[in-house]
Amino acid sequence: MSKSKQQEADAATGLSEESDNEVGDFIREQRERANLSLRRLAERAGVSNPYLSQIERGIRNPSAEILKRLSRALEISAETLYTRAGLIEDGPAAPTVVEAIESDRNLTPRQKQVVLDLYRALVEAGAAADEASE
Amino acid sequence: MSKSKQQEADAATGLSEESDNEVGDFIREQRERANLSLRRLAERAGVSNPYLSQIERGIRNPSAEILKRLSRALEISAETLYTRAGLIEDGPAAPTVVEAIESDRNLTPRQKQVVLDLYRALVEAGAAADEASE
DNA sequence: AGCTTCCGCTTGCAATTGTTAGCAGCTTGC
DNA sequence: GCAAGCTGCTAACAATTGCAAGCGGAAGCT
Repeated sequence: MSKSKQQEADAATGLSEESDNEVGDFIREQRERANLSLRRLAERAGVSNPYLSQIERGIRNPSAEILKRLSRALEISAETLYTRAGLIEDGPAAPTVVEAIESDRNLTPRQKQVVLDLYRALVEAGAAADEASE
Repeated sequence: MSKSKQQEADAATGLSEESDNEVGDFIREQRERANLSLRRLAERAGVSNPYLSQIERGIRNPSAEILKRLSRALEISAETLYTRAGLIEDGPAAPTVVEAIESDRNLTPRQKQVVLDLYRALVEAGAAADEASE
C-alpha cells in the first residue's frame, strides 16, 4: 500500500533536489531483484536499516564507504554503483556475459558450460523472436 | 621547532595508523606533480583548504563527492582515485556475471531472470554438489 | 625596517552522516 | 481473538564531515 510519501520526506529535510534520485532507486531496484528485505541488505552491508531506507528514498547522501559496502552486499561492482550515483563520469565498459562467466571463480568449468548453454540458447531464441516481432 | 606534527595529529584524532594513507599521499603526489599549491587545488576543486590539508594527511576521510571533485581538478580519472582510496576493490563474490547479465541487450528481462536464477542457484548450492561429484 | 601575499596548518563551529530505540502495518500460527 | 514474526519508516541522538577564521613562517617588493 504505502506508496507516495517520498516528496514529503524531501521537504521535511529541506532537500531541494527531488528531481533524480538515481542511486536510491537503483539500490532499491537491485535489492528487490535479489529478493532481499531492506533489513537484510542493511545487515549484509553493515549499515543500519533506517539509514538504508533513507538512502533508497534519496533523503540521505551516502559516503563512498557505504556505497562500497552496499555494492558488495548487492553483488554488483562498485563502479556501476558510483556511475549510477553520478560519481564517475564515464560508464565502465560493460563486460560481455560470456566473458564474465568464463572468468568467474565461483563456477566450475562444467557449471560454466551449463550457464553458457542456457545463455546462448536464450539469445538465439530471443534473436529469432525479435526479428519476427520487430 | 616543528618536527613531528603528523603523530600529534594522529593522536589528536585517535587515528593510530600512520602507515597506509593511500588516498592522501596519492593526492598530494598528483597535486605536486601538477605544481599546484594546496590552496589552489582546493579552490579548483571547490573544497576548503584546511579540509584538503587534512585529507592529504589522512586525518579525514573524504566523501565520494569530494573525491570526484578532486579527481576532476587533478585531471585524473575518478576510477584511479577511487581504486587508490580502496573504494573500488571489487568484491570476492561474483559481481561481474550478475552485472553483465543485467546489462545485456540480447536478453529480455524475463530471460535475464531465468539465467540469473540458474547462476545464483549454481553458485549457492554448487560448491557442495561439486565437491561431491568431482 | 615595514607591508603584502602567498604557503600549509590549527582551531572552533554548523551541517551532515550514521546509529539505537521505537512506531504502525501486515502476515502466519495459536 | 492475539502473540510472534516479519516488512519499512520516524525520532532523537552521537559521530563525523566540511567550513570560516585565524595562526606563524617564507618570499618578494617599496
